[in-house]
Amino acid sequence: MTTRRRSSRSDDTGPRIDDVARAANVSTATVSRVLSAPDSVKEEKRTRVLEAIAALGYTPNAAARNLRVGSSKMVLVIVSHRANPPFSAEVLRGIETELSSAGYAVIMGNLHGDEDRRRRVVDLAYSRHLDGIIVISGNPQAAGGRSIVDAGIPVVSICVALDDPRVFSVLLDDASCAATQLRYLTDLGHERIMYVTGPLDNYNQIHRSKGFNDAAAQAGLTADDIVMHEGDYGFSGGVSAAENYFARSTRPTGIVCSNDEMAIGFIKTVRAAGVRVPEDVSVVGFDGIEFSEFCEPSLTTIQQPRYELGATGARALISAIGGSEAVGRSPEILHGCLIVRDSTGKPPSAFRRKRTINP
Amino acid sequence: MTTRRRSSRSDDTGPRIDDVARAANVSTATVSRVLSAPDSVKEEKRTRVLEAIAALGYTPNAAARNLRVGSSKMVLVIVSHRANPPFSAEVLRGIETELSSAGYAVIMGNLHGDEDRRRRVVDLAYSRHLDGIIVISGNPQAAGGRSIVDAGIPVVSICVALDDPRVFSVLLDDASCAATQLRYLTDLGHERIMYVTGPLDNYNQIHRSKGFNDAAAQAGLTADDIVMHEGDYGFSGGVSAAENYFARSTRPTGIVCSNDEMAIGFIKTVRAAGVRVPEDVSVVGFDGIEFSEFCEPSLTTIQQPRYELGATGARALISAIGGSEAVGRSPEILHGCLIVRDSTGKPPSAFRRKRTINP
DNA sequence: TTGTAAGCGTTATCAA
DNA sequence: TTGATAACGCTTACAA
Repeated sequence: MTTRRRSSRSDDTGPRIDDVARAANVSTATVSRVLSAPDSVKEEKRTRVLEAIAALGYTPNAAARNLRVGSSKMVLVIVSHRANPPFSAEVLRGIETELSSAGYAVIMGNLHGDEDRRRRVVDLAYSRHLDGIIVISGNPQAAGGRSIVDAGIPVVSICVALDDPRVFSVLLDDASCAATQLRYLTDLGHERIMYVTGPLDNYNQIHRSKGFNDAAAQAGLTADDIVMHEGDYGFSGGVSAAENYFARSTRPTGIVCSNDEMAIGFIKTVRAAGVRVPEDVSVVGFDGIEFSEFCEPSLTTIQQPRYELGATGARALISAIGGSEAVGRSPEILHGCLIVRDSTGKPPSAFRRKRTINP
Repeated sequence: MTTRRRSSRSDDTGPRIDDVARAANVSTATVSRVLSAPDSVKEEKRTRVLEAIAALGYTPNAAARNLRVGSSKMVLVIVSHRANPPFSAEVLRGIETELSSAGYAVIMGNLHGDEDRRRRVVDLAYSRHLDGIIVISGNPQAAGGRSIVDAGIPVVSICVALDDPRVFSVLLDDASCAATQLRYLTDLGHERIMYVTGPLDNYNQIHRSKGFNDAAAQAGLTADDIVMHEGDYGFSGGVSAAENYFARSTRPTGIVCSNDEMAIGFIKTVRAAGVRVPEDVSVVGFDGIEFSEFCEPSLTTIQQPRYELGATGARALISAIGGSEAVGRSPEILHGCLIVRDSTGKPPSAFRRKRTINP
């Protein structure tokens, strides 16, 4: 049987390499070389080929090339649902910028959603369609009994250290940032602190909690001085923290939050009840999202190097794809820094004025 | 010449379809059928094949399949830099959800950046590697003399109506939303209005300006009653609008903003100077981003159906890819609605109290 | 420097 | 219901 081959005129699939070859009166190999190693083709033929390419509007069929070459210049980026958009968008921008200037395209993947969709993401990794994977603040659970790290392509994890030695991790110094948050308040004189955390099983939270607790001990704070409140990294976590705050007979004067959304949710809620920030209570956030500067009052917070987190991860992946073994030692740790704004101040004096609602 | 074919043991490229066929003692055609049309294979062989697939951990090579089948189950999503993350992230979520449940993967593309990167995005469209394209609030300029809409695959535009009849557009009723913004203020009694716009050549802004102007005329406002301020859709646009506000000898009492960021930037700035919102000045936003609810005061704004904008676009694309001509008439228009919160109120009475800074 | 031709791993056609 | 086999469009030995 012979499937009829399309003649010189291209049908709906566009021109192929041999259309170009025929038009330029060279072989397909030469056309291919013009595209991949122009210098290996004599000037004259090269311009002829280039003209033919332009005239026909030829673009190589990516599937055919991938099949032949065994790589696709595609990277899968998996964003965990734990990563809030104001945070992850900036990380993604770093990734995308770095990757696209190296000629890679980015495929978006979620690992939440139903089993079916999760499996499809894992299939993607195993389908030889990908050159590498970046995971943002998530631990990629296996789906369908297979894990993404076993797919045989480089994996980089941002914000979370995966225990697998094959994955390169780019981390933030969670513990020392959390310690900085607390220490800033204790240095101001605060002695009763509420710690508004994310989910306690969250990777980052575990490390931040440790940093917080160590710093608290070092500052001489006891368990009685500290209220723990587990939030959800959303505004509502801050709202429930505010309710917790109001329920206390002796209220904390300093609030350490594990991200900015919760800090803002807290502030909004207590202010609505007449509590002044920072006169009555000081609040420190974590992340340094854009809004931390424009909320009321502007938020003292830990500025994460969000863009750099993404860009660094992308660069690590690129060199891992390139096969360079000397990628650097794996946990590459970036540093956050405290930005002092208007949501923090000295604690109210011992003779606290009771404020009533409404000015 | 004969390239040595790998023997039964798979090397680093993973098992292929004929490894499975051999293990299950069937032909490759049967394995392929088990995957694409399971019912056409006898029960017994099918289970044998399935077992072999599981045992070997086989995943079809996507490049080979794409080459053969001529489609890739991939969609390119281009996000214009005009689309702020708080807005676009939600649109993207709608797209991603809809697309991934239909089995499509999403490739991220920017059409800003240098010519080189832009061209790579366009190449992607022409490389037969894509089944369709979605553009979010951007007009895809041609790169390298070729436009994305000529690539021969379906294109959907969200938030912007492209003039090309081949592209399906999902729009917001910009004009009537802007009219609603203004009318809400005039109904409250405001008579001097400042309109803080995005860049005036922006597609959405053009329509919003028209809606605003029509509504202003209808409300009997004259040019003297209106201050136009061109912003940039960022916080700084709101900040500069505030400077403009302060520079006026007679200040407007109502501010209509073309997005929430500018509204929040404006509020933050004027409040810092002691102006009260809404007692001294009312502010209306546009978009309904998450933060509009948690800023101070919470923002009266137009809630855009961000998720639905994305989901609707994705569904339209999917049916266009499926080749159904009856996709529906092209400009599909979704509606925003006004959410009244705390940033708006009646204008200050004619005997305006001059307020000084600091309580 | 150029051309010839053998695959890359699927799917789909045809024949059995 | 199954199996043999020809493409899909490209890259790259190898030969010239």
